[in-house]
Amino acid sequence: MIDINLIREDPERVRENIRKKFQHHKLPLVDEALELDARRRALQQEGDARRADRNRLAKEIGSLMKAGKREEAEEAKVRSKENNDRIAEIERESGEAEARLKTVMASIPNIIADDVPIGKDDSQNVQGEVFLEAAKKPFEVPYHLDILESLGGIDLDSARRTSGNGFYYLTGDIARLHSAVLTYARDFMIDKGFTYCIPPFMIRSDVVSGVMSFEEMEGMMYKIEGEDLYLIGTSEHSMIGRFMGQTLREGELPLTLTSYSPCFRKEKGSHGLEERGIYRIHQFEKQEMIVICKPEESDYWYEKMWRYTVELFVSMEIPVRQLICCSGDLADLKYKSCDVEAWSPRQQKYFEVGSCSNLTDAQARRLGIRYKNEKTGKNEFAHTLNNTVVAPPRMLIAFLENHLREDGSVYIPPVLRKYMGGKEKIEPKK
RNA sequence: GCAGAGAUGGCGGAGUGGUCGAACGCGCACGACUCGAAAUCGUGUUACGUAGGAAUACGUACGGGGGUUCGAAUCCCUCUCUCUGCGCCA
Repeated sequence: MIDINLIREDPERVRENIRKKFQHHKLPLVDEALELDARRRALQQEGDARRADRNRLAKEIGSLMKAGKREEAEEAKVRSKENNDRIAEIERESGEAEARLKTVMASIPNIIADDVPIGKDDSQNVQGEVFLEAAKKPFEVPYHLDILESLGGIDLDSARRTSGNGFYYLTGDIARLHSAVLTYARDFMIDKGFTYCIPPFMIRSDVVSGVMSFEEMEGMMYKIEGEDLYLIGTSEHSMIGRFMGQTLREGELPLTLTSYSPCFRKEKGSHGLEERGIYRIHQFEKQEMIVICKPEESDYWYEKMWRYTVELFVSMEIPVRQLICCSGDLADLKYKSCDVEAWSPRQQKYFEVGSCSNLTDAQARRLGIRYKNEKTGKNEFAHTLNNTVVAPPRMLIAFLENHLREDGSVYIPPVLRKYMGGKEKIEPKK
């Protein structure tokens, strides 16, 4: 959600931004927002004046009653009632205008960064930096599920019986590797100065509707029956929800947090679940990083954050690249975003393992996350950023494909060994 | 889960239908005093919205939502949370 003042002062800039994102159908929204804003303000002015009258009349009635002038008081009551009828009318009208304005403002995309490549959709995303050599294996790399099965690390049949498609049992060394990666990632982020946090895995509906749109909610969130609670789709939901409506002290910023949580997703609107595999599933675990900072620092943190993910993968000897999101592929709330992609030796291409976004003040404005600017003494909206540290099921695919050896064993890089009881490899099951 | 008590500014805490954005205290900011500080004294100090260049004015907000009333921090309904006791549980 952008600042309405920006539309008032420079509507052309907002329109240009919409064009850059190839959302031409949204261009009329700018004028609609201006109209609604003007109407809402006019209504507020009349409403305020009427309310001032109401307050004045109420006081008058009070003193008349005290003075025993009953008739005059009754007369004033009638006038006050008429006034109140008009107030109710204004409130209805301005409520409508307000609600529509909110919808319109929510659909107008955040202003994107100057250096975001212009492009229509994800096919026009741009490769950024590349880390480690994306090598070919001298043997054929099987599908990740086949590797998992050969290692005795997965049981999908049972999961389908107990929970349906989109769930898995991880077993033995693979389950251990899964936990090892999360634990290593947690320690990695703590070493970078982030504060570790385990958030609630369920949140109330008001928080859900704060952190996402209605469509997203329908497509992603599982609701708990009979309760006003939803399973989180990512810890970002409860981590950002934590600061809804809060005013932070400037000295507290930047808040650099890393959170662990299981993530639950319906995956309704997306490309669907894969029948074979663990690329897209209903339940997975994720280590996330969140930064809430002053506006002037968000560019700095964005760069730092995606590089942390890269550094983590490189330390596990997995080749990755940065893929810069083009304007058309950027969600409306985002100022700038990039994916970290891992190399798949089987497919001979990169695939997404994490996503880093700078939302500037768009999310903070929507959720009322402010901080007190010590210099100006004013409360201003903070900037929020989020990034995946690592989401193990998906990273496991990259891990297995890259570290598989010709003899069927899987190499464990040194950084993970202390979390794996010193093991240097996982052997195939006989 | 049941019963009772409660939720007021950055904090503590008054206030049970009008004169309450809210006493008083703490904190904080500025000033005086001081070589400097402490103490003391004085002044100021909620947020959001609208109008205005600004000073300021008006409106809204006393956990959230709804209601009664000319008028609600105060009365009613409802939700959430906290505390105490009982129950239950890892």
